[in-house]
Amino acid sequence: MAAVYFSTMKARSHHQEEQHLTERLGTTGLRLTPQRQQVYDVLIQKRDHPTAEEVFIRAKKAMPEISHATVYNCLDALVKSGLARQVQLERGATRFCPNMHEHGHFHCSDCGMIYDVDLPHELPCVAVPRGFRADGFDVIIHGLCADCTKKK
Amino acid sequence: MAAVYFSTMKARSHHQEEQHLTERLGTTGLRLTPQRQQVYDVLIQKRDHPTAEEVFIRAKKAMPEISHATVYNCLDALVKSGLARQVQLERGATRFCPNMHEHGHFHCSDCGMIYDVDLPHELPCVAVPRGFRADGFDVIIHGLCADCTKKK
DNA sequence: CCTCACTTTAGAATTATTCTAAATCTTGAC
DNA sequence: GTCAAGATTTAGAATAATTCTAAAGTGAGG
Repeated sequence: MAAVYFSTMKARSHHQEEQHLTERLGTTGLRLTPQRQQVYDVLIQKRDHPTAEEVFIRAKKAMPEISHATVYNCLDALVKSGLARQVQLERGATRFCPNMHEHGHFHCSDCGMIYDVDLPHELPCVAVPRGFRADGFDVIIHGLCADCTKKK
Repeated sequence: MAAVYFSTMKARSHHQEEQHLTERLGTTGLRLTPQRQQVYDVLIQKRDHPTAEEVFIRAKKAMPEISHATVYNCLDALVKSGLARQVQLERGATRFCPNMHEHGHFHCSDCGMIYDVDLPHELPCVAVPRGFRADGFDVIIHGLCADCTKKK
């Protein structure tokens, strides 16, 4: 299975991406800084739903002075601006996902791997109580991935 | 809106509930202990999706000697035995829900309140990759509850 | 080139969870 | 009944995840 990636984003040139980031951050009154760019690049380069800690480690390779708090700040900025999503799977660290297409997450309870999964195009309307306003949703599927199913 | 409660469970007598707990725990090789009973009672008595810390505080009222670690242990035991579910909403503490009917969670981004919501009876089949085995799923809807929508 | 608001930084602080080792309880074998 | 084995609880220490703080850095607009 292939994860569902945001192909138009991959195809974007560096300049285009920079413009995209500036624009999206701008809507929230935030600036594009080298650190935010770096954190975003980390998310784009390896879409394995890393934790903040993992993003920190990867970002440090290219930007050794970056601090822990900055990574959290940058991730928050990206999430607020609609450039990334948080994924909560179980107790433990929050994970981050730069795929902003509508999709769910499959979590293998054995190996812990996370896969993006397509959701049906026609999602049935969930009856949200009267007066409530729904802004978005998350779907998490628990189970075993192909490898772990075989091993059992 | 009313939360979707497990009405048959409410109607269960004390004896029946005890038997139910013993049986369910038994399937996982676990015993029903006074602490596990107490933790379960806390979940049943106020179904507001408390964190482990909140369960601890409430359980202490009836059982002052209960320890933090025990509450975590008991909650894990209940989850493993299918008597409660974990709910992960955002960064921060895991929450617990004794409603084992199929349902989703609505999370108000303003006041933080959590509501159980019905899911459509006919859920569309999510295309899980070939060879994967799905065991269960979580649906979380983000938005504003009626009160917070009005205030805006 | 000054100012103001936004950012970053290191490290401390807080929160959430897990671990540890000793004490206690339960159960099944005798 | 009595004992050993295994399960459970406990307090407190340890670890992990996240947020806070105060000082220093940065950059656009006047």
